[in-house]
Amino acid sequence: MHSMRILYVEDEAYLASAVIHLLKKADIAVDWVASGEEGLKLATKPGYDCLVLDIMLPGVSGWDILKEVRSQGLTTPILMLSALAEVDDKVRALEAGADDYLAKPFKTAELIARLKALTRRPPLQTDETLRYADLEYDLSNRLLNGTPLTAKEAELFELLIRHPEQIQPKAQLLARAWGNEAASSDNYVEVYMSYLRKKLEQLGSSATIKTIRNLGYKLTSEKDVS
Amino acid sequence: MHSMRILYVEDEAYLASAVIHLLKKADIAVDWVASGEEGLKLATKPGYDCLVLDIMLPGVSGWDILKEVRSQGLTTPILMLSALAEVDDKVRALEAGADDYLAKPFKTAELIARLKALTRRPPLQTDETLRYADLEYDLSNRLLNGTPLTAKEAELFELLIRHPEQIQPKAQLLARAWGNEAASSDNYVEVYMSYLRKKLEQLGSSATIKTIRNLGYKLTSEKDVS
DNA sequence: AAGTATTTTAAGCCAAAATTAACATCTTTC
DNA sequence: GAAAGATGTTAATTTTGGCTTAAAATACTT
Repeated sequence: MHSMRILYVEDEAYLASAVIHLLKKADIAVDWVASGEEGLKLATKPGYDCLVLDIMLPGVSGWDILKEVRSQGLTTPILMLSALAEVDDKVRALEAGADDYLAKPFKTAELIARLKALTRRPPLQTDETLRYADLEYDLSNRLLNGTPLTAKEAELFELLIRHPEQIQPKAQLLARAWGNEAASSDNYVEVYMSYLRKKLEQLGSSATIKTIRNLGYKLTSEKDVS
Repeated sequence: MHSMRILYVEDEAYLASAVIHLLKKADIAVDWVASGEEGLKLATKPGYDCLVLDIMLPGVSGWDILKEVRSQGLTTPILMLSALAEVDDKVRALEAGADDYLAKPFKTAELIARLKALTRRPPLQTDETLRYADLEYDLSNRLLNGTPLTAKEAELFELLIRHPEQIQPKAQLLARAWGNEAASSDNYVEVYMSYLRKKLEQLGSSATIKTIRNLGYKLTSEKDVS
């Protein structure tokens, strides 16, 4: 279990030193820089578990850093700090790819708790297309190697290809595509697995959907072991 | 692209209906329940991308639901709602496994932005594997060094590998896999031990299942002492 | 409203797993 | 070392869960 390392971009030195003091006590290693320019340089370096960015900085702002980091496809969790507590600001930051937003003034205890909550989750998936083996699934157009999937097919297949080689319980597949409708039945899933297999076959893919009796289904490209 | 599906537990019907209306506009499917009891039942069902829990509920509270969900090892993102804006409350919720915390009153736009921020990261996965000697047993896929076990085989083998070198009474093995069925017989266990031994053999494992006459079976890697 | 695509339903079929039972083998005790 | 009881093995049978289809119902499009 490694302790957390964060980058903290904040121009108010007095605030920063107080915060850093408490973060260190909580076993969080902090690299602090006071300017957006320096922040930008460090933010894209690997090794940080989280970036904490003040929005209002002279010159390069926290906002700029956020956009640059995300435009490079990096998925480091980002928490934005700002004196602006307006909902609009929060929404804009979150939609631009920030993971959390904390308005100033804040208690460091809350910052620490939010940092921990952020870093216990795995990195972000930004790509609009999911790949596995020889498959390319275009999420927004619901195209699997070019052939279109229907809505239900897509719901189910997305779950499978997001977790290849992992069993998806039938109940979960059912819940995903049909919600908690009372009338839903296992046979729905079976029917659609049949459809999906047919499409995989027609594509000549090496990937197949395997049944694990009593558990569920998984997408795999392994050959059967005899 | 699948739309988000969330569970929303909130006892204030007026607030809930306003929020739900806006969430639906943002293409978020909402299952709403007004009581903690119902919430608890649904929260552990698969299929939700996020749980939104009001803390203050009569009877079972959002707090209780949070703890129950996490104690079951589920990793669904959870956002807590509360009229309490105290830092302590926030910290406690986040440390108990919540992913975000929003104080009431809030703007739905912020809720939506936070939901999106939470769900664009892929779910944590926790697949447990048990190890002993040269064996690796993948619980969720029921794979023993790659080869699949059937349901009954899995029940029995799990008990053995969880307590290696320890005798598992035949009666306990029987109870585990067949419950208290009147029709069950010792021969069931014997048959399945035979199957399991065959699979261990095929894997060329150094581990074997040893019989202790009149007592039961144990998984061991020790050589026979002659 | 017609025509098309998609989803739901239902039935028969197939394969895997569980059960049964007959018989073989091992262990203990005298 | 023979008998009795316990355990092991195997093949047949039964049961269960899953697959596949085609037709019926529903949802979309124009």
